[in-house]
Amino acid sequence: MRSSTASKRRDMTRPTIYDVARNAQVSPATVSKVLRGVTTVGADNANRVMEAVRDLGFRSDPLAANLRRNRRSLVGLIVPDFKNPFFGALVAAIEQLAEGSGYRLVAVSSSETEKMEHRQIEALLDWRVAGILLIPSSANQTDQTLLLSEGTPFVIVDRVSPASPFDGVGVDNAEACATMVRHFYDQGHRKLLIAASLPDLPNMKERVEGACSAARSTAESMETEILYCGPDLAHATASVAKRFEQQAPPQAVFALFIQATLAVLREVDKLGLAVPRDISVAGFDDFEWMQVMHPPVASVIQPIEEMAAAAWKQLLHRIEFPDHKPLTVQIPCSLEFRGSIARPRKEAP
Amino acid sequence: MRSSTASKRRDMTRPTIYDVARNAQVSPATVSKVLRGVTTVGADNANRVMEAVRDLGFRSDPLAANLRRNRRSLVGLIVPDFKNPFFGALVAAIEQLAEGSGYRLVAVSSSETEKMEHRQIEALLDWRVAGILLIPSSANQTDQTLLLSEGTPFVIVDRVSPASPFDGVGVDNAEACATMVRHFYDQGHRKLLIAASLPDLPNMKERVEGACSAARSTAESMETEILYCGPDLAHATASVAKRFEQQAPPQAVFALFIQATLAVLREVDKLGLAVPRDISVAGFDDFEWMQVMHPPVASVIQPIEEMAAAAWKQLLHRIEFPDHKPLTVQIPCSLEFRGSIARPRKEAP
DNA sequence: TTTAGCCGATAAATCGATTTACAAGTACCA
DNA sequence: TGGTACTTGTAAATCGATTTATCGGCTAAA
Repeated sequence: MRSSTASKRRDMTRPTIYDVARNAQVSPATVSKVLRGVTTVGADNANRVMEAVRDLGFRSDPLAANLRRNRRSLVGLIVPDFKNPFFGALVAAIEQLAEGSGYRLVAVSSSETEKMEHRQIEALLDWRVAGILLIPSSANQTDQTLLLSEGTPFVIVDRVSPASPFDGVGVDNAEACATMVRHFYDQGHRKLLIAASLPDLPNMKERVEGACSAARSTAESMETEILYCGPDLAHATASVAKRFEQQAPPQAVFALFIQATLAVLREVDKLGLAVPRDISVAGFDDFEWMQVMHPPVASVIQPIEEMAAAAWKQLLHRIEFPDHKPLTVQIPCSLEFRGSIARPRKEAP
Repeated sequence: MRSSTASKRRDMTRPTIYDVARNAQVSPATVSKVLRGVTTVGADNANRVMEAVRDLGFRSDPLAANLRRNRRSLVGLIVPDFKNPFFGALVAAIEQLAEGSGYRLVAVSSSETEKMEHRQIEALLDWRVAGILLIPSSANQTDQTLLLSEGTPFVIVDRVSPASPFDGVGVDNAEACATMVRHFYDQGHRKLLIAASLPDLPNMKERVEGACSAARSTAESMETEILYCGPDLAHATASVAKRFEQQAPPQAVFALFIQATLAVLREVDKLGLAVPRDISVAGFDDFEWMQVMHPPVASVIQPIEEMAAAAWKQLLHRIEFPDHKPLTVQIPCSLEFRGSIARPRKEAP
């Protein structure tokens, strides 16, 4: 069956629970009990087992254990893009939480496409993961329905609408955007260009609506113009460039996602305009470079750690109580009003 | 044993290979053969199996399969920090390659600490992964020795010295830095501050040495000053601030890692200096924001896709030929000389 | 003294796939 | 006709842990 040398695996194969059992003169079942902290085992035997474990350098194989107990210690996390530090920070935070509760996180990416998202979900389901945290790549809920029908616990993160029929954790996009718009208003702006990504993404929708509704309810009227520029930097740059070409650039822009912020700054620069003298700019998310810009870029800051904590808590809850009714939580954002927003020049451009 | 309803798992449990076998009126062994594409099976039976697989929506459980064949389809990737888009891009690229060759990537982070790195490696070894790609958190090679003694195939990525006794994939840091230094020289700079992270990291050492040796071999003499500022933005900012306080800021800075670049730009700004009028700056790695700065930041660009491809190829090779002798490959970088480097002002500051 | 109950320990079944060893059937050749 | 070789297909062993059913020994209750 297996080499009976008690020597520290000179055969390049890790010791099994049977090796430990033989070494400690007990049965494999007893070893298993000791390892899992079951108390119905004599002190004498327990000691011998622990000693054998140390001697042999035994470490349990999670594969075999998971298979037998029919409960996986893996959880999946699907992010749209590893290159975005916002998602990176989310991965890091969730990884820590998972580790802390005895799970192993498998972070995978959907590359912002539905097709990859679907494939990743199927792969994770194949592994029978204990749960999935999903940042959807689109508004399409097919995958979420699939997850529900498979009975795998899951929580939608970040790109979630408050009215979602599934578990979800997001931020209060509407309120955050409204506050930012009021700041533009207070600085004297009466026209605002809003650069969004895709109209369907739930969080994007919330941001746009929050911004527009705030603009509608100001004392003096405030005009908003919405520009939907694709999902990535290339699309965003193209859209912004086209808009700046066709009409006069606005005096204020609120970019609702990072690529739009970059695109706007780039195109503003190309036209030889200066922030905030000619144009005021606000962005979304807090990246380190925003503070080294001249001037630093005002931005809505999503509380990443809190989102991770809430999402993790909710996933654990769903794993424990599969039948409780779904819940969507919203976490408030904070805002940084930095130098990139200033009073507009009086004269028309 | 298992419910014999042929209905599409209304019992919330996924069908096994036995269900398929029963459904197709063959033995489980035959099903296994069909699924793995073994040809010694009659067309008739094969068809019935495939039909049953479709009917039941059967998908093989990799856990059980891996356990039996004693060969894992998981590979681990340990990065120091998910928040760094450079590593993010590396993760994304490697994930794609892994997927393409039938492996599943488990990306985990060491948070730039040896302790976490060690824990992550132990966890991956517990899962008996097929291989590990490691971006070390320090110059300490304990973990690499451990991996070697465990016999798990592994490749060191990015932070690797050309003289490494293990498999490794990195870039030609020395040459890239030398070229950048010569560019400073050509622009008329004769004094250069070099902002590195930690003296021990192999790639950092190479960068510093490449830069210094280039400075030594210029026609007119060029003076270099090396500033080691910790591993993260906080440390870097503190170090740079202190240096700028104690002596007059230099007219040229070469930041050898991203946090130093940010720190330098921030402190330059605080002192009211302008880039490149008062001070020329070059950085490392290509981040999107670098092109929206005024002026855009010159930088050494590491070829992420090529690194990923080389590392992946080498890992596969090591898995297939465990006894070939280790190899370290170096990939050349490209450089972007952008507006942040200009001729220094004539007068002394 | 007998019976019931508990404790510590173990043999054997189990998770879901793969692999091995072998049996039955067929073809080919001397 | 008998023997070798080749094809298909299956029963059973296997991977490494966990869980279940059971057993011997000992104590407390009847």
